[in-house]
Amino acid sequence: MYRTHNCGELNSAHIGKTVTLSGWVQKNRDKGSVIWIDLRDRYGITQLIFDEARTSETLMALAKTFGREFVIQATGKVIERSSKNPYLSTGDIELLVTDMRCLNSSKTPPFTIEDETDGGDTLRMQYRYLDIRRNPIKSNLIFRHRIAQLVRNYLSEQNFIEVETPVLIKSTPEGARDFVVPSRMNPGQFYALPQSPQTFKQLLMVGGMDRYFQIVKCFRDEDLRADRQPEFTQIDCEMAFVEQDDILETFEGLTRHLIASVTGNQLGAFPRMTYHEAMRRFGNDKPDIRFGMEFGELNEVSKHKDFQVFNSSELVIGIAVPKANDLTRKDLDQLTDWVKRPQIGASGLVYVRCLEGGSFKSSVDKFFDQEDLKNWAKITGASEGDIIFVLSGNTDKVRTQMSALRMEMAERLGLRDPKVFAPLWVIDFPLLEWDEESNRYHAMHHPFTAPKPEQMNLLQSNPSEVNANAYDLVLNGNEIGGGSIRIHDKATQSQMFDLLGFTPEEAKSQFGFLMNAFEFGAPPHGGIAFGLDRLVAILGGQETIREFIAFPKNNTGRDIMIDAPSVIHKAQLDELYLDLQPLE
RNA sequence: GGUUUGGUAGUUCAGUUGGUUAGAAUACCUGCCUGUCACGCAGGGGGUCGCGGGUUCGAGUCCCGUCCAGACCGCCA
Repeated sequence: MYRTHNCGELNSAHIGKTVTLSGWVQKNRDKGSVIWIDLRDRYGITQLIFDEARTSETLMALAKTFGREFVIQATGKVIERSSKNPYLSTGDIELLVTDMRCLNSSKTPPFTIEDETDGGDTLRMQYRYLDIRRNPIKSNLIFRHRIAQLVRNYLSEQNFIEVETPVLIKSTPEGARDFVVPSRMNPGQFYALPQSPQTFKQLLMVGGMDRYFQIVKCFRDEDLRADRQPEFTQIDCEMAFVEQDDILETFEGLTRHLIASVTGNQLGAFPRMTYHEAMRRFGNDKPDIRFGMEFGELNEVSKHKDFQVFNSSELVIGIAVPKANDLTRKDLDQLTDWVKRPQIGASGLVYVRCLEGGSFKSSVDKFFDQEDLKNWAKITGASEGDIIFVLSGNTDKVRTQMSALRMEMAERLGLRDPKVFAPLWVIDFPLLEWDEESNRYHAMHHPFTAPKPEQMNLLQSNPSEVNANAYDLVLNGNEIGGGSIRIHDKATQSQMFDLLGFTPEEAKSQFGFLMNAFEFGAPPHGGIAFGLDRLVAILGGQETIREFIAFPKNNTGRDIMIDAPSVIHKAQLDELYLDLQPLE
């Protein structure tokens, strides 16, 4: 038997007992005639003691040979410590070892296996199995397990059934790029890995499954970010015989349950905001509402003077940054440079200091008097000690730019408290958006999203005005879930494909199976999908989803531990009837 | 595809206007140490300054190219 107990459970109640522990050497403190070894496993750390008075010479000698991360097994008697460690759950006791063996030695690890490691990201990824021994990663993975378990239990109790859908499916041109898999048995043909189980879950509704969910891997071959991986996990859900409100209430319940389980806080009803309102007030379809700094539109009160920058702009927006008047001129110059970077792309930044006593000092004093600036303050809600930042330009661009500035200022002022959870439904997304590049409409959500029934008549005449019963659940400025009420009749689905530029033949060859199914009594249905990685990271109060994924990929999509992707042998290529062009 | 930051000891980093033998901390090795738990003390080993080219009497430092890594923009129905 390798162990009778784990390294986290022994305490003064066990004093006098003989136990066996197995684990990794965290630390070997050799004081000559006394040696302490900290033994670590998943559950904690227990101190082993060897001393000349009570331990055999051979055991003392063996103990001296154990370095960091050796795997050892030790049997001994639990004794009370003469100097206790209050920072350790096992700090009242130690194990006086009577028998011990080395189960496996270890090279010196390339970074320290401690909470605050000295290892850089690359090194930690390359030796991820060592990184997982560290408490932060270990507890993140356990936290993720807990969230997944809560989701499964909650949805199961709500009568949802978890159904697995295929991973080898068909490539479609809509949306993100597919990862493709060549088929040996069907030469020249390819499977695609699913970007989501979308059509399958709809077919499950046609199949009468009524309430479905699945915690499922999805794949998108697009460039990565800190919060984006090429393979990621969704909590994918679909319900039949529901309207939008049914879905929002069901999954608001789930989210409230998760937040309550994690924080103990019972949140009230989640606020709802239309897409257009979110864009107008925050310049963003996933606004962080933990703090204010809402947009004030200043067109009316800024376009009557000689300031051509504003006069020639489609939209002038101001935000009041609270208690920001201690920013120096240098800070403001740096911020101006910041918004002028190509990533943001603003052409300049106007600021107004709201001084004590109700006067104003601005970078455009030449053009605007105190009465003008007072109006700006009124509209943006600025009070004394605040700074108003003003950007102007093309409506869409200036909203995006101001949103970036708003988030940056919130970050700098510490207003993005990871312990505060502020969920928000963004609803009534447009059905379509015009894509300049391909010169056609794209589905804003996906091609299976139903237009609002009362706007069906606009679908031909003015498609870009049509909204959908499509919704995103936003948490602290992150989209954690999104979904819609789906089309469930063939005619509407055909019309939709037509609008998206599919010929009837293309629509039939790519989605004929779905439209066929719609002819056999498809029920009204809709659903939602949550990004589990992101959800877990936010609930865990962190930014980077990689910290919550056991074996993540780096920002070029590589797994640097196993060194994938990799080239394959010619024989494998031949078997798949693949012939590669030489690389440039 | 683009913007930007970085690459120096096992690791994390410092290295000034180009100037002698490239440093610190930590880790590692050896010795000493009976209450440590970030143990302590003494000593030691450890470098293709990412790679290639250029400027210069002289390059870790300047220039060009390239590779790798991080963040962001595009992209992500």
